[in-house]
Amino acid sequence: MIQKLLLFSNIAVLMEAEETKKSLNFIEAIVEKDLQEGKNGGRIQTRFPPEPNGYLHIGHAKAICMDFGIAEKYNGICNLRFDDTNPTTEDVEYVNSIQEDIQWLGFKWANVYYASDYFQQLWDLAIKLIKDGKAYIDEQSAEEIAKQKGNPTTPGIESPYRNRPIEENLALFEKMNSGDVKDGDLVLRAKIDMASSNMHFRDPIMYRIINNRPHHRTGSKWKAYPMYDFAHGQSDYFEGVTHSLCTLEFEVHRPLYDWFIDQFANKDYRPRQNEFNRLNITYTVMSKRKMLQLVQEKLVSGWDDPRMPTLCGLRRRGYTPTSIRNFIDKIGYTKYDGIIDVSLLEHSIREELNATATRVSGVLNPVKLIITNYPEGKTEMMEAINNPEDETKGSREISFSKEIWMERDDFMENPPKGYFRMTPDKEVRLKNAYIVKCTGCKKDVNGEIEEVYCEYDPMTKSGMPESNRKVKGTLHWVDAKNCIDAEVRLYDRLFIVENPSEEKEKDFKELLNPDSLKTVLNCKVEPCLQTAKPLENFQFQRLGYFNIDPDSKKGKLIFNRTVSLKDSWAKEKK
RNA sequence: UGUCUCAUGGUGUAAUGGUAGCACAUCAGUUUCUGAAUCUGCUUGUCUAGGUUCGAAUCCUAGUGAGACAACCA
Repeated sequence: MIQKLLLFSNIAVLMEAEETKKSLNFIEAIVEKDLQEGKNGGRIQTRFPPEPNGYLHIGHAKAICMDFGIAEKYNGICNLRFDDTNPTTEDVEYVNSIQEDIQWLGFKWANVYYASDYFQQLWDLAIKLIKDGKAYIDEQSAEEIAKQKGNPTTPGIESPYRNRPIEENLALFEKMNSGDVKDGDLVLRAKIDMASSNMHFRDPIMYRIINNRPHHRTGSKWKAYPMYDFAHGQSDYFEGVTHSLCTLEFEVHRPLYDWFIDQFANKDYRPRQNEFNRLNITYTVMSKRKMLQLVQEKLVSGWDDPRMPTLCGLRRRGYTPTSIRNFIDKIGYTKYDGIIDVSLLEHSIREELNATATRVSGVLNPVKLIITNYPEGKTEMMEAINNPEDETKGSREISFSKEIWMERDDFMENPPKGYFRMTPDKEVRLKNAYIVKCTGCKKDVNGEIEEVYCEYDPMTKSGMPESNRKVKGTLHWVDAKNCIDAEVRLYDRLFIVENPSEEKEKDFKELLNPDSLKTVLNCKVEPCLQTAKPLENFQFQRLGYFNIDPDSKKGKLIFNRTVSLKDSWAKEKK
């Protein structure tokens, strides 16, 4: 018994040592320190707070992994909270897609909350601030207020309405919510410091009027809506959030976050905001505004266009939840705002699919290969291993006959140095079949190759001793008599420059890659793909990883290329 | 000419005063019935100048560079 206990404690120690081997990111370090100091009674609570006004992208995935990851790691909880304080752009469509995407990534929230559920509490707090002489109604135009704000290097000037009597402020605040006042005519501002070096302290707006569109949850009950700065920290407080984690651009908001909470909070509990770097990836954009433009101007097919960095786009492209989470895990969290090479993302999906994807044959740009000495009408079944990285996946049979489709690029009459595919008088191996020797080709009047000819060596069938002969090239193929047509969509980077957001003088849309989508029709693929399910991943041998696009219908297969295989030959040619 | 934040190979990230390590990318080789994967190896880095210290990527000072902030967006 004692020995058993000792063993267990040793294991615990070892496990701890194992765990501490992987260094903590700075947020985890903060959390552990808070835990050691017994802050908030050792309770850990985070939240993921999207505004339901767009689709989640891979940048959100980074925040999601942080928010949910911290809760999971430290036995806390993470809630999903919709920051729905601005009805003009928000919609239930987004509420739903956001929940779907989080679940797809594999995270579970403790509760779903809405900032709109706190509208009454926030309203009451605003009234308290007015009564304390710390908030007032301004009736100047947005332009006037902006002008008075000054700029980061010159102080602002005070509003003429700043010292309005409390009773008048209370009456006008009520009026803001009556529906009788036009948008923009009245705002509630906090009375702080128009000369503050932090622009957010120059009497920030707490409430504004939005009449034009009912709220997707509260309907037309409210006309005056709280601003982010007045809603976010309080919502965190109401919910009992201990660590309010967000991205770096909110750093300058933190003093205001604390200031509002100071106005009413008791001293024994306090949510703390900490900021980490947001995700940027080369050759794409990570701004909701820009993505929305691409969608609205139909420069992409929608939020789920496989070229988009949205989670629904990546999913459709063939990315898996684990590949995205592994990617996020690799890039880490710091306060340095850099840009991640997209090749790391590509590596994450290749790494996974290499281990899991079934190998099949697909010929994208087919040309007929005729094995002249192969008996007419004969068909042989060949064994094809489903995944050489995973024996448990077994094998399947594929048919082989006199006429097969091969890749047009795999034949050259006058090849460059280093080419070891099909070329006259040279031998190549047909994957899972025979070694063949090219004997020539037939061209049409324009010199286009119509057919390629070869002779097979019957002794070299895969598995036979003779087949071990050293042959440099191995080609994929499909049986012309037994294959199906498919459409294949090849994707390239969406933009032609590494960082489209950095180009100041050019509109980012001018930097779109005109060749980001190539649709290839009449590709030939193995018949077994007929029964493949939407989003199922495959490796087309020698070409890359592909999945079934959800637009596929029976009889009309559509594949997306998730990512190509690495290709050192293509590199060498350059 | 303000406030805040940041600075480690090409990119990202570790080292928490004590041997600058890892991943991706690159290149070379190995292996291969996928020009993939595997395996091995190479190259490349602490922004600058001072200071503290036996010892500094790490602490201090100054400089340089970068980012965020001037929405009735979040």
